[in-house]
Amino acid sequence: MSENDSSARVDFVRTIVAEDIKSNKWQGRIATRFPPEPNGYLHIGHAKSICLNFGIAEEFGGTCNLRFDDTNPVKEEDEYINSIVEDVEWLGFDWGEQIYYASDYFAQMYAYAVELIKAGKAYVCDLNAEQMRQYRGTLTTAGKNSPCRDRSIDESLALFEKMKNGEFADGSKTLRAKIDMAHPNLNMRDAVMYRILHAAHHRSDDKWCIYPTYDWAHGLEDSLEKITHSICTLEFENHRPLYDWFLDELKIHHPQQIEFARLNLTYTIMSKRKLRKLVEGDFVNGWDDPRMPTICGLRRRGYSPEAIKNFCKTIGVAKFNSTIDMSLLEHCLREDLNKTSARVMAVLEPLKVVIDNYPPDEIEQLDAINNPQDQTAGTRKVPFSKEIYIERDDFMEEAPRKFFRLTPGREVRLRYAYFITCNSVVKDANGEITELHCSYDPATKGGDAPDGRKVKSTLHWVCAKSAVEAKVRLYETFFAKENPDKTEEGQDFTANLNPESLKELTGCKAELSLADAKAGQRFQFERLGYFCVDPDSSENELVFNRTATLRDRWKKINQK
RNA sequence: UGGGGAAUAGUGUAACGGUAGCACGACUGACUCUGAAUCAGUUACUCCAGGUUCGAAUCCUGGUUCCCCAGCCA
Repeated sequence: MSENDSSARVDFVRTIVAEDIKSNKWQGRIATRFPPEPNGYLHIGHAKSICLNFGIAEEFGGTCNLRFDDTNPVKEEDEYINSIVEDVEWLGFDWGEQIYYASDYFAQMYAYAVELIKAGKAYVCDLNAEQMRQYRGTLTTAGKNSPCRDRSIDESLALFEKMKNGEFADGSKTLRAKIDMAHPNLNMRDAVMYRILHAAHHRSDDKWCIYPTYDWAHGLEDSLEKITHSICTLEFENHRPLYDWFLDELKIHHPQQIEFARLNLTYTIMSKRKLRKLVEGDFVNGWDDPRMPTICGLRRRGYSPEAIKNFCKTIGVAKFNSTIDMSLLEHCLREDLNKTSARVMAVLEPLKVVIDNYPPDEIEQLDAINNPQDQTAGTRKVPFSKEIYIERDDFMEEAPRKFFRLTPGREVRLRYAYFITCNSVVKDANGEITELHCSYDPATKGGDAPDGRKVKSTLHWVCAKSAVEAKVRLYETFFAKENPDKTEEGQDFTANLNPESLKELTGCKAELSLADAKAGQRFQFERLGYFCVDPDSSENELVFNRTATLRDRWKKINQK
């Protein structure tokens, strides 16, 4: 099994976890967490973190909490909570009995803050945001102490209580840790622990008008949940000394924080802020637009959870700031879809073919294999008759040398049906080909010639009489540039949108068996790619999203 | 010009003082009732300069480049 080689080399996070188990560091206990802020939708970058945290819990017999880091009421909404829960569930992870919320700890956090004030380690500060910036100093120069820094413990205590009671305006006061305004790490220059925000919280409503900052809250959340390994992204490395300071001052459970590099993908942006701009600026049709790297976008596009999880496993975890090639994601996608998708025939750009020597009223039911990669998938019947559609691309009146498909005088195979030969071409007034006339060889029924003669290619087709009408959305990379953030002066990433990212085809023809396909169902359209039924589908019209094309060697040859 | 991190084929990722491996990509070829899949093969890598060592991607010294930090965002 591949179990051996995959467990033989593990990423540096799992190495640490394994060592901690061996040394009995946490009495053999492993507890991780995935702590999103509910201020946006999850994307493939979050999937990396989800797979890491939940994956470690699964592999080492530990637990992984799903916790909403809801410390900023002005940005957070239930809509995001619901989508996040749905996405984590869809990916197939188990967070146990309950969902955790940072807001459930507000009272405890407040008590901890009082404790620090009493210990002389925190003080209420009257500086406003602008003043605080000036007092903070710069990267290369030390900051200055706040004039409130030496305020008495009792005064801070009283003021802090008044802050909590809503007696002060937003932004007029803060609670700050008393650390060191000359510290080379700016995070340690008397970090803000509480800010005044008269805003309704999505869960605690208006119970609180002071809210903990992330820096103050996050380590406490992990501590309260007895997390052993707080896995987060690189940008929090600078904050670790601050979390350490809080936890050590309070003398409470102190998880080990481990930082890893977040995921970057070519032709993709991953910033929540920018994704929101795409949604709010109507550059896309919502968070679940199939061009979005969001989990719900990928789901609608036709990605499977397995493909995403496999991708996350393949890319590994490290501290190097890397950008993964989109082709690797597509590889993982195709790898899974190839194994699992039912094959079906559909014609995107139909060209009518009349089989002159086929009986006019005959309809045959031919056997087709549902999935050559999966014997248990069985077979189905596809109807065949005198008039069929083939793909426009599969015919060329004047074919180049490497073109194996249909051309006047050449015989090709219709998949699972017959060998046909093209006899004549019908054109309209503009010279546009409207119809082909072919003849078939009845002896080749099913697709094999009894005389053993070979044919250069096999075409997919759809019986005209029974064809199901469909609309198909073809997607390409959403951005035209590998790095969408690389722009000319004065432009932003939206300047790099790929104008070809969505092309909608109407009048596509699908085989009869697709008539009752349901939203979310995935198929392989033979020779074309993987497609997924979009929720926009209705009684009388199917809508498909192209998840990915099949690899296409002809396209490459043709491009040369 | 402070502090914190990181550098291995085109892209990622292993090797933890002892043969630089794997995946993706690209390129050949075989096979094929999907120009798919599959199979076989080719390609190409230790940031630089010194040092230690029988032996260095790995240890030491110095340098280079990249990323993060001056929100009452997370």
